[in-house]
Amino acid sequence: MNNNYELYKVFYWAAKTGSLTQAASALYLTQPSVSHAIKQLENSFGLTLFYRNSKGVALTQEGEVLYSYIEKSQILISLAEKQMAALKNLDSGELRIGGSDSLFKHYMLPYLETYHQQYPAVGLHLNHGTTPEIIALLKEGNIDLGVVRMPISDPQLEVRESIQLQDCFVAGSRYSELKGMVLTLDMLLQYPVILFSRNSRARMAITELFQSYGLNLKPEIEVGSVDLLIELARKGLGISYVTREFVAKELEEGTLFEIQLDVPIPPAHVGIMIMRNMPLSATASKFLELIR
Amino acid sequence: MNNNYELYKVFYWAAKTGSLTQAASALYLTQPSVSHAIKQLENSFGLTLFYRNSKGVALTQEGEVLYSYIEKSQILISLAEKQMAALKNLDSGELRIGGSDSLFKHYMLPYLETYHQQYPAVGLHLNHGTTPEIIALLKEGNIDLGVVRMPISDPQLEVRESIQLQDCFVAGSRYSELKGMVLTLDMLLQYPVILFSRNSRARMAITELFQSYGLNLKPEIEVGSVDLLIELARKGLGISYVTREFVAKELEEGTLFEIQLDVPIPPAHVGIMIMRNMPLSATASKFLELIR
DNA sequence: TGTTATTCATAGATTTGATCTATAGCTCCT
DNA sequence: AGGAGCTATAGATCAAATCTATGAATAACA
Repeated sequence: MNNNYELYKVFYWAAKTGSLTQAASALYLTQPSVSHAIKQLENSFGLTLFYRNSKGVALTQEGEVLYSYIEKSQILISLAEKQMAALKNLDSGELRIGGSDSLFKHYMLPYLETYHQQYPAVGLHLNHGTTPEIIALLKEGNIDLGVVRMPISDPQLEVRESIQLQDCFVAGSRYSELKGMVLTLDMLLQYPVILFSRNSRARMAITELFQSYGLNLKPEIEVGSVDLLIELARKGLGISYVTREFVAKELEEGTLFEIQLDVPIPPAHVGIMIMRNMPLSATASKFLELIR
Repeated sequence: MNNNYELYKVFYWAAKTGSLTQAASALYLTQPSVSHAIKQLENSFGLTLFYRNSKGVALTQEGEVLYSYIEKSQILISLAEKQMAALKNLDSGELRIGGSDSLFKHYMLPYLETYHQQYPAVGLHLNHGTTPEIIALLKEGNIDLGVVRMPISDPQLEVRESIQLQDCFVAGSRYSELKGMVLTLDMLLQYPVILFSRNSRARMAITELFQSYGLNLKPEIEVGSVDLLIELARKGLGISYVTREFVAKELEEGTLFEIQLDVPIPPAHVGIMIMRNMPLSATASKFLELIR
């Protein structure tokens, strides 16, 4: 027995409506087609599934048994189809994003809000971790896309460059004597510096910059959150190295001011990573559209 | 979305084996066929169901969702197919027989025993009732076949004549003076007669016979079971009207003897009734084969 | 009690679309 | 670099699903 499963669909409708004619119209077929399909099923089993009479058809004992299975099966299929349609319309599904550092809070948040407002039924899963962790999650298929600082060069990944970020040193009123001054890196090192934790991309970048001038940047304080970085600078515990865009509010208020340096700090770019040659989930591709 | 359900079978195997090639061989198809089928499904949903790589395929998020439904659905179908095969082989199912009078015990029993021995998994349902009750059960589809005394003439029924039964009057030793004598119906009426209950076919038949000779047969005792009919005759409470084949043992032992009459009692036939133009269940048709 | 309408079954023609073969492209492994 | 696995694509083929037309049986109705 190796039936075409299409026959079960016909059987289901014939049994459900009690009429081959009605089943035919439900399936957009002609009645002889349905008649033939039922006969095929019956022959394949060597059993009679319906009693036929001039009012329609009725299940036999054996037909009832078959129906008890097929009904459930067909209902599952129709649920599956509804679910697929929901996934397609983003009335369902989930979007899994990996983000390193504080990009979530300071860069992604508005997009996430818009997205969630537009597709409230899509579950948002935010995984935060270091850049290598995010890459690993992506490769294992645990997230749909990653948002990290460039540069990333991995042949398996496709990276789309997003906005540009400018890191800078900021201080609070405790160091207001530096306002307006242009410092050398050397001079900066006279002050207590507050940096983000060792494994962050930003930290590595600035350390390298100092090294390229033969200087060794050693933080007085080391923290694991951008919020703390800002807070400590405001309290005057030192000069924090932060992303300018993330302290826009404080700079405007004047609770923090940017330290001018005599050398430029190269800008950083945010990159959106997805797996190369892998299809995007419907949720993720809609999100990328939104970002662009 | 109006998919050919056959595609789900292909999807199921592709997901289950993680390989289009293996799915193809499981389904006795070629790999391009499977590839094409999956693509059709994906297009119909507007979603990607599989990640393809050189090792095979893996379900996407959306594919996983679909699989969670389709797997159950396919398992139900394969159970259904197994069940149908079982019904066909009589490894399952039920046989529902309606019988009037005592035909079950005295006529059907050996067949039922053989049938049950041969197909122990088939459930036997025996419904006993009067002839009209049996006919009603048959027409309502509550039994597969009925076993009653002929004649039956109902255009909806197909009646197969089975063995012939000869009714007769029997008595026990209390009336041994009648042994060897040939009685007229008139003479018989001098003795107390024991008959089966009013609504039985046998009772009607013998009453009519007497009436055709202008005689009125009125029983001294009326009982509802053939066993009682026999037992009462043996105890000498009267002359019982019974089916000769059902008292074969007693006649041979000599505990009962048959009363000779000067007029013949027309033989009765057992009829096997089934619904005309209705398919027989597998269980019932096997049983009819056995009886013939 | 004809008559009509509705049911399912059957026969044969048609055409769709599933399946095949052949081949290309890709990735991993030796 | 070459081979062996995998999937994708293109185009041809052909089986089988579907259709139209019709028949036969039954129920409903006038």
